[in-house]
Amino acid sequence: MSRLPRSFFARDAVTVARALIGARLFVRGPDGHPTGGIITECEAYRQDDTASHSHRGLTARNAAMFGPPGHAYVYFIYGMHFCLNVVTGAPGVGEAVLLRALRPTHGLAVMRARRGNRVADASLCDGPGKLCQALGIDRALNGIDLCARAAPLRVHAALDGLHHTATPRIGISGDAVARSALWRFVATDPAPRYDGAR
DNA sequence: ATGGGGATCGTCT
DNA sequence: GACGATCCCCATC
Repeated sequence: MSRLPRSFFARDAVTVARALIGARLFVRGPDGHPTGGIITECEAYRQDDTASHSHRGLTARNAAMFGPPGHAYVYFIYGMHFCLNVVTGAPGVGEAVLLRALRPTHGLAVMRARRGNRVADASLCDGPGKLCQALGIDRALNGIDLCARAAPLRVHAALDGLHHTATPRIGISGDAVARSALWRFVATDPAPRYDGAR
């Protein structure tokens, strides 16, 4: 039940991303329905990282990335999807961790209803856009403080013993350093289906 | 199992 | 005016 403190997020994005594997994300949706799951895949985006939205400096869209750690950065992409990040590091730096996949544990029926009843349970949250759709996350949550008392978004401490691997990040553009950096973290235990390509 | 294309629009050049 | 930290469907192998 231990909510992660702001100090957890006030470290570099790679360290936070690695530590978030196995952590539990809980969301109270706009309709009031609670959902949640175990974080099984995430990616770090850093200062001076040509793949990061923060790379070209502060804009209206990425402002939350330059705010205090422990806040959400939610952005709209491809005209139809949302992606959820947690801001890390220090205010003004511009680092975040993109949450890419969960193993659903709470509110499965609500997730199915939001995602379409055809989708398999294993596919409810196995992608950054799917995760937001299943959890009811949209731009209304951009900038909110995950450490605030009554936050609709909360992250709790990681379960022990969940192993992970590091790989290059998915779908990015940027220089050779950005493309080769092993800043995507994927849980490998005990669910092999989450460890591979998609 | 793998690959290509369409949907759809906010953001930045 | 181009393109994106994506997803889904359909075609083909």
